[in-house]
Amino acid sequence: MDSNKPFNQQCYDLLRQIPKGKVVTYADIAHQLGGKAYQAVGNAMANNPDVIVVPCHRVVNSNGAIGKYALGTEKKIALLQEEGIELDTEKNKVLNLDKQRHTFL
DNA sequence: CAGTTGACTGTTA
DNA sequence: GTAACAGCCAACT
Repeated sequence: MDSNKPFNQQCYDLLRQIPKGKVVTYADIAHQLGGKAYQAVGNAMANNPDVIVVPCHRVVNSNGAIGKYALGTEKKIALLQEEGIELDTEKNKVLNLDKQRHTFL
């Protein structure tokens, strides 16, 4: 395992594994890392070390809300729509979250 | 080492 | 459906 790397680094690795047109929740990432560090995951994104290397825009809240984005929530929405993800631009939420949610195998 | 922070989640009302 | 409270973890100060 990557227990050698810091927690936030593991989050970035997982984010990079997300294919285009898919999204994940903070809880899923934290749970995949073997814990409930949803806050820690958000903290890693908040640090936003590499917006180019890590597709932070593919991460959404468990309730389907898009949440925030370093470059701006509006930018995040635009990117998600570009990827083919259906969103509710009226409420900034993800549609069919369960269907578009990516699972780490 | 203790306290604060944060792009959060889940439960209860 | 929304609101409020409590719990949680890692990193920073």
